[in-house]
Amino acid sequence: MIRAEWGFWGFGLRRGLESLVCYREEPMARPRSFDESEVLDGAVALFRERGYEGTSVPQIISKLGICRQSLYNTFGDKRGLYLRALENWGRREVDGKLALLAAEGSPLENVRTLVRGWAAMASSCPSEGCLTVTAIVENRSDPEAAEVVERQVERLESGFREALERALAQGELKEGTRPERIARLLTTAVYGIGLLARLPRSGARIGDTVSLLLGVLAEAEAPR
Amino acid sequence: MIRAEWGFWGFGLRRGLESLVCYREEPMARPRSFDESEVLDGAVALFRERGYEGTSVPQIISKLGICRQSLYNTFGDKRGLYLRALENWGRREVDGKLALLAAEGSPLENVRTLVRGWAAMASSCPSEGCLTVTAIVENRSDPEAAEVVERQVERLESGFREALERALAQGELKEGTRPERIARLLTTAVYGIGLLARLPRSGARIGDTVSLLLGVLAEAEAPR
DNA sequence: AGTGTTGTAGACCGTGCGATCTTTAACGTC
DNA sequence: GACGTTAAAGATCGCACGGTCTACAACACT
Repeated sequence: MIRAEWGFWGFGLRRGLESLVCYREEPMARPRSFDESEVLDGAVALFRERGYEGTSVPQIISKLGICRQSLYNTFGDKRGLYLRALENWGRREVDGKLALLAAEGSPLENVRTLVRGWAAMASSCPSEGCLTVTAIVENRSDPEAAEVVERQVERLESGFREALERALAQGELKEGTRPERIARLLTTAVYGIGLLARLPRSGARIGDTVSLLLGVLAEAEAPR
Repeated sequence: MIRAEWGFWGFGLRRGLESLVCYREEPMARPRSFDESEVLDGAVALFRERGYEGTSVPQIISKLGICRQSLYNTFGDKRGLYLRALENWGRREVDGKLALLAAEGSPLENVRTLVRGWAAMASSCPSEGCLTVTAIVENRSDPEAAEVVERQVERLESGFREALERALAQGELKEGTRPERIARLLTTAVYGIGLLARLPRSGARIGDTVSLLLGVLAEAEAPR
């Protein structure tokens, strides 16, 4: 108990001084031979392909080239690596979608492009799936992981909503249209697409889904 | 090789005679002390709650009361039990939906009822989830399991389509409406609902999704 | 060069897994 | 009641898992 507190304060003091005086009293140690974000990207690829339980630590070691102890030093444990990878994936993935939605030109057209592109992406390589979908199913009993995922889903939904609000403001949508409701339908539907794309014969299902979603948008579109 | 063929023919011959003369030459053996379909139901409950990887054989043994060797004798192995449970679940679950869709009265109203009920069910107990959704994610690399699941999804989609075709024939839907396309949208959307219902704050998302799906149906409805 | 610190390499540990093997119990037939 | 067959019970097996420990290498500072 006492020792733990000493350790804690000692650590805190030293680190505090370091950052204050911008001077390291200790000698420099051996630098890392791996790039943290490269490892995270590799981990994302593995977890996408095999899921959390299906990916073993030895597999991670050999595929990513990082040695075991470094993994544990850097990420704590397998779950820590997974949460970091999940967050990384979610952020980058959703950032891309949001950028697309916020692109210049017609916001409504951007929404259409995203829906179409999402379906095309999901259908084209069903073997790799959206890690978010996998995480929702695999981590139902892990509130922390669920929170990470929920946050990304909400960001996507907000992106849809804001694009539709802009469309409404620019007169692309009929007055009285409620952007947040359409945004929620689209969010649910695209994740449904991401899920069903993993089944063998879902091409027609996804194609018609997209085309009816575009129909909903057309229905809300202001007459020109 | 020779022995194997002897065994095979011997077996076939004996069984063939048995069923012909309706008389067992061998003495009767100890009867089973468990009900196979009860075990399957219990297995479904476990796999729904914890997934395939997350459910261990010892857990199955203790929760279902079946002894280990009986499990292996009856179902081959853990995967065999899982596939049987998955098929059982899918059949019964989808049968229920199809019965609802085929119920007397307005087919269109039946479709609405199913969509509303699905969302209510998914939202009310997110801790137990649809086993089909779990299976799609967990068994991406298992063609056999994927086939079982795809078949159930197709049955649901066909149920939607047939109900909508009846609605069209009865004049509930505008002429020119294409039932199979709406059926596919609904299928994708309800599985999207089943997926996102597992996230903590998805109530509004699901509610609005349902209401816009009903809007799509209303749009296709014939004026009265 | 010597020293302290951290990364790297991989042997090692306990645990829990899925699956099998052995023994005993329960039944119909002779 | 002895026999053949099959189910039940549970000890046991080999294995792969996640995680730790120990020895060594690589660097910055004195």
